[in-house]
Amino acid sequence: MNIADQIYSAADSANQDRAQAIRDNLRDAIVDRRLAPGTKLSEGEVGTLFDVSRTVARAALQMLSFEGLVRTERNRGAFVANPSPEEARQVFASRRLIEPGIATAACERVTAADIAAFRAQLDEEGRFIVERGPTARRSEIKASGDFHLLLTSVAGNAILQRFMEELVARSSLVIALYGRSGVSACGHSEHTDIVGALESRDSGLASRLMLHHIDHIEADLDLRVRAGPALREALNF
Amino acid sequence: MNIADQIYSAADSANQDRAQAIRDNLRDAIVDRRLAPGTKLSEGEVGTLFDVSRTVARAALQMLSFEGLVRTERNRGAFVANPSPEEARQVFASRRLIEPGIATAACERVTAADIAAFRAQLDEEGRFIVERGPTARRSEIKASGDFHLLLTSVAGNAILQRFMEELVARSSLVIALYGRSGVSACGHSEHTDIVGALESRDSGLASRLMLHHIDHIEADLDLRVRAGPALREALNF
DNA sequence: TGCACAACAATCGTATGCAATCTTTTTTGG
DNA sequence: CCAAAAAAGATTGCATACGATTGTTGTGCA
Repeated sequence: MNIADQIYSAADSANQDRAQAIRDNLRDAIVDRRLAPGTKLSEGEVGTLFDVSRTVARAALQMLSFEGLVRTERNRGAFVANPSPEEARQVFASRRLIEPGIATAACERVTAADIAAFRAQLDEEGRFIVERGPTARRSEIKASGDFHLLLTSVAGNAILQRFMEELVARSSLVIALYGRSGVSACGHSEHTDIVGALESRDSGLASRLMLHHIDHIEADLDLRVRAGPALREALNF
Repeated sequence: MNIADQIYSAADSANQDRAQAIRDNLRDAIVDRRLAPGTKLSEGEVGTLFDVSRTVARAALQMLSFEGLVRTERNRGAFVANPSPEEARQVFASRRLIEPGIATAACERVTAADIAAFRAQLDEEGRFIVERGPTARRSEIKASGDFHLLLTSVAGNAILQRFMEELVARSSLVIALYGRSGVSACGHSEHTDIVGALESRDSGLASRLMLHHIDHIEADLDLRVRAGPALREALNF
């Protein structure tokens, strides 16, 4: 469980706030499933791994707790979130509510430079789809999320940006937990279609495509409360 | 500037997390404009007022910083947020994006008990409108925000609830800063109309009414960048 | 053998101390 | 008298220390 692989890649970029750097590192690790849901993140351990005191480790965990990526229990510690099916539904309900509007807003502000950035992002996604193996799958989930964040950044609203960052991160957790098949096999083509709608500035189409896209992602989840997981959860942990 | 008036009203309800209690207290104070935008909130001072150490005061301020209610500057301290016109626009753009959908969702889940709660809330609002004076105006803004939070709670999505709590709090700040007239003079009747739409479960109407309502609130703001504030900001601070 | 209880270990919650940084005031040179 | 440098003061950033709480292990008794 070596979390602190790329400490310094983040540390030198953030000479301002170390807690934030640790937060970003942990978030990436959680979203990439290098840290499994339910994993305990004790303040002391995190502090040791990142070579800081418990104070700053605690601050980082508190941030992640706000984002819903870790759950903290009083006097017990912090654990990587293990979203319930109900939570998963709420995450996607929120995205259905917000993202079509973001697509609409993005349509009105998109520039040629943005389109170029989208093309690059789509290429990146495509690379991971042809590859196989768990590593590629993780990168695929991450790249898919990055697409949505890129779209949000085009909309140019810092508040929505933060909301979407949280939703995308939590979605990645949910997909990793409940995902059935290769999500983005169809997702990639849908992303391409959305970029097409953006390019022609057809906000109605972009909005509709986005809604369907989210529906497809959620449809790929298996959110039934199975006897298996409940039992496994009760015994295995 | 006596913040700690009602410490214990919050403290005994929250023997679990003192930082959260302080956060709630400060948030109320900010939203009610008992703490003016720009006011410095030093860790030491907050800690002394609430009779806790700087550690927990710091945690409370960090939470408020996440919510966008205070702005923190490194090695300088925390200040009550002073949202710029651009920020104000983003707050309301976000609400326009989210709240119509919340109204729709609420329509599908509203119960008779909810309707009764709405009636009580509307009465509460009405009480403050007939009163005059700054205290009543504050209570009016707060009650108006509470209506939107009540509606969100009916929608039954914890994530959206948190988003809306942030947006409503920031809106209150914005209204207090840039509001022109009595916002809720018309706002109250619009709230009443929305409850009516809920009661008849007309989700399309509820959604439209909500959108217009937000537009009206924003239309009452004066978001022009006046020479005054910019100059005052540059010199006075 | 099985259960209750007590001691132990691990971890968190919080207070406090020190160094770094920023702001303000004082001093000094022109 | 003014400007610039230097020192003082205030406040944050961070680490560490100590008491409190929780979960676990071991022991005695039925």
